[in-house]
Amino acid sequence: MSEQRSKRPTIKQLAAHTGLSPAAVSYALRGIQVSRETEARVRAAADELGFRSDPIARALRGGKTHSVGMLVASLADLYTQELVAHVQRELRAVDHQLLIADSDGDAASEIPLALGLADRRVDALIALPIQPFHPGWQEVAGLVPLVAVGDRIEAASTAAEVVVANDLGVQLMLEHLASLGHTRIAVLSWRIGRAPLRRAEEAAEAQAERLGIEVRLEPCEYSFNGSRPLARELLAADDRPSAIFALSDSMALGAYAACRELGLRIPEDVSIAGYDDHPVAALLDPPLTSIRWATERVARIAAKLALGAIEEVAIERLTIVPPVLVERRSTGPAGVR
Amino acid sequence: MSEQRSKRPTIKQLAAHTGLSPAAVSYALRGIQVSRETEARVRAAADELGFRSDPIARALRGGKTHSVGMLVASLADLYTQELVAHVQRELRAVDHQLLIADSDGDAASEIPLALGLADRRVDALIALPIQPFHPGWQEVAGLVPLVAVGDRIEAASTAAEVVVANDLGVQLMLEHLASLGHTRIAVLSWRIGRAPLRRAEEAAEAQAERLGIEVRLEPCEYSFNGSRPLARELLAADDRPSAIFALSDSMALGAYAACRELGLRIPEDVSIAGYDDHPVAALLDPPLTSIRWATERVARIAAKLALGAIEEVAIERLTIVPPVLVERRSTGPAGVR
DNA sequence: ATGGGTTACTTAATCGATTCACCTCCCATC
DNA sequence: GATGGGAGGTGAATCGATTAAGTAACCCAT
Repeated sequence: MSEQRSKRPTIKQLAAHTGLSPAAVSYALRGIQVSRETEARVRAAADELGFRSDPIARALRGGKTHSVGMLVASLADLYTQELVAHVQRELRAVDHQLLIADSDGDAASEIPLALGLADRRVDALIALPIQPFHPGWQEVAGLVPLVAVGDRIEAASTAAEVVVANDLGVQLMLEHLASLGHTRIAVLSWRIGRAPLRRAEEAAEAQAERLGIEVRLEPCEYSFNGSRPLARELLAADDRPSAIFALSDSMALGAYAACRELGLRIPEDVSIAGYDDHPVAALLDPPLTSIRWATERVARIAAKLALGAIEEVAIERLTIVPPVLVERRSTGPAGVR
Repeated sequence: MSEQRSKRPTIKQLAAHTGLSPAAVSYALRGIQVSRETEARVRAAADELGFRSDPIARALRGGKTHSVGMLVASLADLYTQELVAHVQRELRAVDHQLLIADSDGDAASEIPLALGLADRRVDALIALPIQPFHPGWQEVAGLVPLVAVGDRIEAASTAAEVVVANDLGVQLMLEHLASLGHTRIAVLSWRIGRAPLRRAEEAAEAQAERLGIEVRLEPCEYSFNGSRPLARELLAADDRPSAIFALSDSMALGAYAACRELGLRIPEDVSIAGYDDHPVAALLDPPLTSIRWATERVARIAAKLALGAIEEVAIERLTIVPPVLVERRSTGPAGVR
């Protein structure tokens, strides 16, 4: 508590130590406009004193901060965690810091949080938007190179987008369930503040009509703990659905837990399907049928795009990731009731 | 690309707009040393122009940055992800930003990363150290209020510590396994760069001696993907252990996957035990026996302690969390070979 | 009317690094 | 021997906010 002030040497002290001006030191550290011996001398002094350039001061002046922001919708969600972990790994390799903001499902706080990250001078921002159509993204994109992941951000000139074709993913799963004879399906979605999730809801409704099945959208908190009570309620009702399609593996886990509690067998009594194909999906009892969209690859792509935007090299503006159905044993024929 | 400069109003522009000096505006925004009407006028102007105080400038001057750093050992690990998610949630409630650094198991990069977070002027730092005994923590603690989670940090005046009694956790599990008749146990630990994990290894060795059983420590990458090949190798060997105790549920998942691949039944052919009791542990096939230490509560405590240290209120310096054994069906009697 | 004490400001320095505009050598060139 | 030019610097402004120190204006008491 007593010794809380930075004893770190500044560029000025380096200057005094080497008998140069601060400007010269600054140049020397970056190896421009100085003689070889001066550069060597400064480098040596910097090492000796343990000098480290202050990122805050550099940021204020307008330079790079070597940090990337990430805006997510729920850190409590498994696939988001995966994404974050892999992005972090890419950034670490090039010595960049990760700043995280989590809207925690609150659509209204999404843009302010993104602006907050921009205020902190992140060099680029990776966003998994809940409200991809919000005009605020325009402002964000004007402040910082923006890489959108998941849904397509409209009304904003993003630096790049990695779009997961979630409409296709939803279609694949609903077709799968319909082919098993399911006609009443509950879709665990996520709708706090009226923001439809990843366009997936629209796709679900469209497919319901096309396939002639009944699909009920159930707003839910985006996590294990959020979906369990809801799933329990759905499954305890008289008109319980024959299948639950959770738009994230995390929510599917909650449904599993609810089934355990109610003594329902999967898939004999009820089919459960997930989305994202998290590594644990294959290890559950029974293994979870899910939609895979290569989370890790997407994370890597997003990170590379962000870094590319920072370096101002040419990058792919639009990457489309097609999801695939991974059929396991949590889905089966609809039971006769 | 064209419109990348901040069009955000500064305090100076607010001053011009209100006919005051920048200093007066600064005071007014914090409601000190100004008349009521001036304050109201400045507030109105700030709203009108959409003014937001620049955290970078504030940080440089020496004020609070409203950000908290978090140093973790592996974001790929499930319990770390849980911890991060819950810390983030606490911080979000009080409008603080989370900066994450991940040593990714590299003990040597731990201190530099912590210093890097300090450089970025985080108001406090929450660390899950791999090398709690490293003298570098002293320097870190001198720069920023430090909250240590997991193991006790020595040689550093931390602001607070949340110590999980991992020696007890290891003891509980090894006693459990020994009572089931297991005498050859592989412990999946983590040792990149010779840093013992969470003191747990020492505890494991001590207990092995006490219980008269054979415990082999197996260094491993701290994740699902890291433990799978190792577990596979161990289980395919002639002298395969009768039980695998993974020092994290993530690694236990890898062992599950290895068992699937080799056609081994759990727990008939081999017992698997985890650590951390992640929510998915109960949903696996079979449900995983693990050690619970209330991850969520620990995260909340750590966040509160960090915020308390920032506010400079009195906080609990030492919180000890006792882990408990959660016995499920992944562990059973040692088979006769 | 003078002085002491507030109140409500303003001025200027500061945080640490970067960068523009100069400045001064020294050497080569015509 | 003047001119030009580049190499290798220096000085000062700058980024945006905070704060110590200073200064008017005003009230009240003597």
